[in-house]
Amino acid sequence: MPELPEVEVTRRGIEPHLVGRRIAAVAVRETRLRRPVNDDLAARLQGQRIARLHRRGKYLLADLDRGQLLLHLGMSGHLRVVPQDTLVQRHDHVDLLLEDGNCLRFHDPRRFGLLLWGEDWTSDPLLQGLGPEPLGSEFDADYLFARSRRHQQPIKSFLMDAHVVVGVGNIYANESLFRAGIDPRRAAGRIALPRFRRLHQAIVEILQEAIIAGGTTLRDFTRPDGRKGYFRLSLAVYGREKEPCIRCGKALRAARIGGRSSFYCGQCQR
DNA sequence: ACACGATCCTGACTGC
DNA sequence: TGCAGTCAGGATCGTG
Repeated sequence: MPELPEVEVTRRGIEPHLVGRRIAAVAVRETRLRRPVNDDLAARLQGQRIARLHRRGKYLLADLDRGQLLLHLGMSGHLRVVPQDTLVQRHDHVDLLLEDGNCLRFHDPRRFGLLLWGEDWTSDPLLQGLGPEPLGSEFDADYLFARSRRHQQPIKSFLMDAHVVVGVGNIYANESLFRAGIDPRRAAGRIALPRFRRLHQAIVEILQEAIIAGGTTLRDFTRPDGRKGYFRLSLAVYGREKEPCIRCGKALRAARIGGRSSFYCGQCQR
């Protein structure tokens, strides 16, 4: 589910409910996530005030009086802020009960997500090797061009590598390459600088548009207030195999690239 | 160093 | 209707 726009929409949605508040209690119903939840999570979090909530790639980091809470939504996770007496559903794994009667509820059917307390995650291997933020100033066409030289990997797989740039997952890689007119199978190292300018611009635009639309809901994703994300309505290629290309009308194609389903126009993307 | 496939897990959907 | 097979928004690990 969640790529950068969905995580950022989540961050913006929960931030006003969390920042400045104290965690009164914690309910852990399932510890088996991508890595097990701290066995002393409740003790670590109880009574702590949340000072700040930030995002690094697809990770969310909550700064506490002591330490940090690291969250990741995996493929199927979402976070919602609900009143504490809200009925618990299957796969509602963790609740952070806040002093105001609300609760932050972590839901993740496939359990590829993370919810971990630590002293400081910024120097942890999980975050250390990450590439630049796609909406930050270090990310530009020159960076992509330099970073991609001699890479034989398909440009789509290259874009989805968090060591290259964070936050661009399968949907937005497909959409960005369509907008930039680049064949997703093309070797990253064989793309010239001017085309990387178009690609960079496409990535930035699409991520920004998706954030404004509230992200993309395919099935699992919901915003913290329970609403869906509406960028799905703006998808030009993702999930549209055999439908006409919005630019040239030719039937869109599907392919498997790096083990991930990919969609493109054989006419417009070279 | 790099590129690829398998893997973790549940649920939804397809086709027989 | 039931059941097996396939696929899914991510990230890591082992292999060649």
